[in-house]
Amino acid sequence: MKAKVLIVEDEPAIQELLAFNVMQAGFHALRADDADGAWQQIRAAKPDLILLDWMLPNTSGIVLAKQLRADAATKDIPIIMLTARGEERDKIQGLESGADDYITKPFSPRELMARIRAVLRRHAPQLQDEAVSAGGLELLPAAHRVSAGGKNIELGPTEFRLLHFFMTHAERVYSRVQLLDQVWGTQVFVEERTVDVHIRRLRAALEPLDKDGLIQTVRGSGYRFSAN
Amino acid sequence: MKAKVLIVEDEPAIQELLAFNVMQAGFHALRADDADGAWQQIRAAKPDLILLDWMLPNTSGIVLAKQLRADAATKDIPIIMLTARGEERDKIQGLESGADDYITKPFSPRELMARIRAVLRRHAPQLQDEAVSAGGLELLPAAHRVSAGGKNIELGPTEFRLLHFFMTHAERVYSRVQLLDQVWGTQVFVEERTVDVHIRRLRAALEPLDKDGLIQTVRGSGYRFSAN
DNA sequence: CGCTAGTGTCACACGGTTGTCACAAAACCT
DNA sequence: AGGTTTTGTGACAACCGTGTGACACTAGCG
Repeated sequence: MKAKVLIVEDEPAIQELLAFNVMQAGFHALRADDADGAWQQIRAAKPDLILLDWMLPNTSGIVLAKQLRADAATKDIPIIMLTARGEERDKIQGLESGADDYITKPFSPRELMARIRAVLRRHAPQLQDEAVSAGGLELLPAAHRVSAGGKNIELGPTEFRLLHFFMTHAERVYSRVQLLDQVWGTQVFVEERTVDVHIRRLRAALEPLDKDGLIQTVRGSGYRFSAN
Repeated sequence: MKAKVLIVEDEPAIQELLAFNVMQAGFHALRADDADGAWQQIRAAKPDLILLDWMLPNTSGIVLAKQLRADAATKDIPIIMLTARGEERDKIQGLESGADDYITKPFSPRELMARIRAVLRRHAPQLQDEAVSAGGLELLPAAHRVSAGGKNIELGPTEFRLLHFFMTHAERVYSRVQLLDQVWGTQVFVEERTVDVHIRRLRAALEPLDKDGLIQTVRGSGYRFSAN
């Protein structure tokens, strides 16, 4: 399936040029003029890569990049920053804000494509969508399904993300705060104890299938998912 | 040990509110009215985080933030900027001047605390995460687990920290006071003999696996962890 | 408009952990 | 040996962290 590249650029001419090149290279091109539009596209289409001009009308690209990095749902999307001048200061800021790569205008289409492919290759294993198996459980992110021994397990969205995180990060203790960061996202402000409640709901959902004891409490530290 | 938060705010009412929330969250609150006061506090107390209003009487907060970033001694102290209006321009200026995060008045206490915790977490020194092996024991800090010959050993939080310290500081005698400092922390005041009790509990937990004699008593001096 | 599923928060109960003590045991000294 | 100092050990109360049920609120939907 074609990778989706989101182009965030307010100058129509350059946006057009970028889109042309991107499609020429066999990718699917999405477009946005500003930060708001970008968020809409991200929510709707979940792009595989974002081409981001750091000079945007209201929000600067750097701020948007930081926001993207701060949210659990978007932090894994790679970003390539675009800037007019090759000032070192910009470059450093861009990379520090969480961009994966960086290209200065004017750029050659060949260079741009090379960088896009390089970044996509680096992020190739889209862990987010891969089936996960651990502790006798099967989790299919794309289908939003979990099963154990052929039996389906019904989970709410939050429990699902929580379990997904645990299954991909087994044998390690995570504090409530870390779980909030990873599962809820940094932008959300909820009580730490909320984690407890969701742990309980998740345990309750797993219990009927003899999948008890998978999520262990480590008193004073947090929780741990253990395959045994 | 409680983190120290320096509040730089000229409006008494808001300063009071901030201090209340900060203390409520279990942090130590320092206060300053202006840039000069802030510098004094920073020199004297070395805060872990600065809450900085960007509208200050003489110097603006942004200038102060830039000065903080320019000085090697203070450049690593995270800064959260406070501003009255959520203008994007301010936001950009604030972040570019070196602030780590940004919050607009009026703010909810919950959001404020969440941001403080997030920033502190981001800047927290990464604690020892490497697996340790000594005396036939395996200790995994990340998983919060100890095992000997494949068998798991259940330990309480304090015993775990104590053993971790011993395993990373084997073949050396530590006094009760030193152990209290290293394992309990400097701020805590407990009886020296408490160490004895925890040593005993640790020994009791290791004994069933023939791991006896690992922790030796050095009469008049303290205890030693020895691999033999 | 009511209904439902999902979520965040709270109050309370419960059990584990912890620090301290009193006393037993051991080591040291004269 | 007797006396003194230091450490081991069992018990216990207080406290803290976690489990749990209930409830209010929201968004989505019929």
